[in-house]
Amino acid sequence: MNIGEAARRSGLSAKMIRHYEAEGLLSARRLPNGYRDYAEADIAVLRFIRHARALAFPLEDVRRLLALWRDRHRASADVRRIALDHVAALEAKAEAMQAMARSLRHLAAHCHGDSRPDCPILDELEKMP
Amino acid sequence: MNIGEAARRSGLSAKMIRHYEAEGLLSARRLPNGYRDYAEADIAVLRFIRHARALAFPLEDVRRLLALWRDRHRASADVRRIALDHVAALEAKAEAMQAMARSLRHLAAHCHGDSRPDCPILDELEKMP
DNA sequence: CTTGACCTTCCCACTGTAGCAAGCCCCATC
DNA sequence: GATGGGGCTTGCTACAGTGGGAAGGTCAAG
Repeated sequence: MNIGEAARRSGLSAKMIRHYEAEGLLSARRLPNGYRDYAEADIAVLRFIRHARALAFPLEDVRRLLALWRDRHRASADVRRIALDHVAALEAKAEAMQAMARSLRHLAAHCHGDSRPDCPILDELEKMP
Repeated sequence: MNIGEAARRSGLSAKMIRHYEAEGLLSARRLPNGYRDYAEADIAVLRFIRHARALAFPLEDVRRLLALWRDRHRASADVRRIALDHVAALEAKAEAMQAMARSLRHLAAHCHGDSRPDCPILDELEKMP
């Protein structure tokens, strides 16, 4: 199966499939003409990668999750730890963003938002600690 | 004032000050020896930039906010729109991250997390839509 | 044989920050 | 006057992840 069809079947772009290969997440057989050749099992791997990326796992985590996925003797504890560490990172970032959003919303609420120049948002950016 | 002291006074790194200058956010006088020379007003600009970046405004927004800040005839509505658009972007990203965190937490809650290989997290990554 | 769709590799862009290197400048100390 | 250390200059590299595109090989249909 060509990379184009593998892309269609997996939901990834051909570009990204090549990138993930270069990053060592998978390897592809090559036909005599140099084209990459994908089997069903490869599609499953590619879909796994897409799903992990959809949950914002960094490529390094995806690499580890793939290794565990392929290892029949894995300990589910290892998978769980990767996932929960990632959850903590996600929640920390999300909370930081929402704190920023809250304080900006608060400032914007006190901004006239008309043609006058006075604006507590600019005041705050000027004076913030 | 040297860039080193400007960095200390503004809370930015000298590296970043040069970068923001290259990005056109500010310009610095030059001494005959080629050194950048900063005045008090420049420190205020640098602090403004730092505060805006602390609220995760992208550099493009910082550029616009700086232009409005410098414009005595600005309309506060323009500032408010930039801020609220950014708030919306922040909240959208934060919500997306928390949705990911929620679903991963849910999966992790059903994972034994011991030495057995069975793991709903991997199952989900394999089967996700 | 030509056309068009596919494939290959390689380079560049983005965002924002940091590190390193070569070379110049200034000041203090000897 | 020379030397050393710290600051300054520029420019390259890298990160993570994705997209764009160029230049070229390959294959099938017409």
